[in-house]
Amino acid sequence: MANAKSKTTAAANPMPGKDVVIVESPAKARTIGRFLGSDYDVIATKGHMRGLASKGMNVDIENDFEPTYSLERGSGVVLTEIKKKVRRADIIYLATDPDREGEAIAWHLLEALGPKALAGKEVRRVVFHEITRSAVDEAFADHGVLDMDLVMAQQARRILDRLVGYTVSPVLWRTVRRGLSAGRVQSVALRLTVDREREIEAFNPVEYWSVLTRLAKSADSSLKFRATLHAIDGKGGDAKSGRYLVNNQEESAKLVADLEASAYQVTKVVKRETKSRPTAPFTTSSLQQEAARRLRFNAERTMRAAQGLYEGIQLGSGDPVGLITYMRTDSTNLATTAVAEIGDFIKNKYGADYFGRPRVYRTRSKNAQEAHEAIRATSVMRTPESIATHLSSDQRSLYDLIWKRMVASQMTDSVSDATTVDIEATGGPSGTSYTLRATGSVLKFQGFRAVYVEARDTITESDDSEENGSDTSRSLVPLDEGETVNLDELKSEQKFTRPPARYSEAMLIRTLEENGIGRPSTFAGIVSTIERRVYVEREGTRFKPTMLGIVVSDYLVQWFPDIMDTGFTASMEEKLDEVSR
DNA sequence: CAGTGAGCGAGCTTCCGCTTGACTT
Repeated sequence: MANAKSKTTAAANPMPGKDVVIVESPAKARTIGRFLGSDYDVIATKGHMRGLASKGMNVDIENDFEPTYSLERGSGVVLTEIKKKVRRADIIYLATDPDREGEAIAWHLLEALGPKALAGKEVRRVVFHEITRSAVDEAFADHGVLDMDLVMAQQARRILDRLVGYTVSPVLWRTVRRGLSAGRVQSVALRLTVDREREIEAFNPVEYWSVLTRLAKSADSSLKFRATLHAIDGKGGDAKSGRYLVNNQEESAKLVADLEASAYQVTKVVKRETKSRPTAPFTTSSLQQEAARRLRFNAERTMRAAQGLYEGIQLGSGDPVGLITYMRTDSTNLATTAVAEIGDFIKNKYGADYFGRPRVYRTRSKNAQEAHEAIRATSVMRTPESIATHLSSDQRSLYDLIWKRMVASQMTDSVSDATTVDIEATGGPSGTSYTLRATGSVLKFQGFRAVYVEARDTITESDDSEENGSDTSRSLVPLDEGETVNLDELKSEQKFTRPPARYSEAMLIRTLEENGIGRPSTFAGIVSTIERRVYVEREGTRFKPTMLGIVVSDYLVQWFPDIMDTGFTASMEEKLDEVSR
């Protein structure tokens, strides 16, 4: 549609030129440019073009916190380019991202252009949340003006961060060591690792004995299955894990003596159908977490590979093709056109049973601004296999994840039969009765599991897997209520409860995001900041605070408790929302 | 007279969030 739009104003301009469209990223400029056709010059600002210079505070505290902005290094050439194009345009379309920073980027550009360059020009704000032809056409048809309340909110955020960072950091130079830093985001991240370390130090391991049995059917002793202790004399153990924990060797010895002399009978068999849902398409943070779990990529490596896929890959002849949507996003939404395409693909490739109706996902992160789509493949038809040869090995692995997660997110639930069997053990020397429990699960219908299942966190490192045993599909031998079974093997081992795990990079990012701290564009950077300051160091894949980190965190908690609170950013965001209404 | 050293002042470090290249580590 936009292509066909005639330009009625062009005739009045002595130097007829193209109208100018401003976006943030060059890759986006290329795509939008294709949609809009040759009547438009689409130019990228490459992020913020103006800001607070890093040298000096540049905020006048005496004078209503007036900021002093200057042109960013490298933005001079971009500004010259834009000026040149604007001179010959009638209309300037501000198509920066539809969020607080995007609004500010557009406003700063107008400020940098100045009234002379803008004289006689019409300025239109256009917003789209996805880069599809229809979304762009609609945005251009329904234009508005800059939202100055949003710009004010962005400036408040920016000024607050400057004041906090540039006031508190020098305190650290004087009291701890020169060159140190503190800030609304990095200092909370540091504190999380320090608090966790304290929990670990304060942790008292508690002894327990794990009881694991193997039983066999009386009717056929080759049919064996495992069961764990569930209750003693009808009194249950931990409600969540369904296990009863024995506290000491004495209890364990009594239990072993009893169980070895007991008779076993199946008392209850409960079978029920369970369904599970696919996970939402990727956001920046969930992509970083999953790439860490499955590919062992750190956040930086993930973002580098994603950037390449986004910017475009040469697939045979012709222009490079952007293979994924924007990789810095907090949204789990998929464009309607994409969902339709994915649905057709699923029906064709896997069958109608695998596609129900379009699924919509809610973002779970606080302060999500949802300026973009979720991270998805730009076309489901470009399967990972079909383009593999054009990609680097990192890009290939990451694209595979993104494509599969996107497809799976629109597939039907998986269905399993879950069986829970209780076995009563009685007749031991102490006269106690024990309940053992065996569980099994059989996958009846794969649904989304045919394509992709999210990896699980390895919270504890290498417990023997039969103990962790919540496999998605582990069958149980057929058992009937009332039948007798025999003890085949009995194991009781001394164990100790474990302290909470240190943060991995992905866990830290997830925790920050859950608290609304940091943004998709900064998650990877936050981690490298606290590492560069040597506030934390890696122990394996986990972060351990250094002495310096602990000293700094404790000092800041003592003297700047507000800033060190995870709720600080949340309350800042609330107030910024009031500014932007 | 030349070399030494006390004392003083100036300059430097730093934030968060948006985005890509630019090159010298």
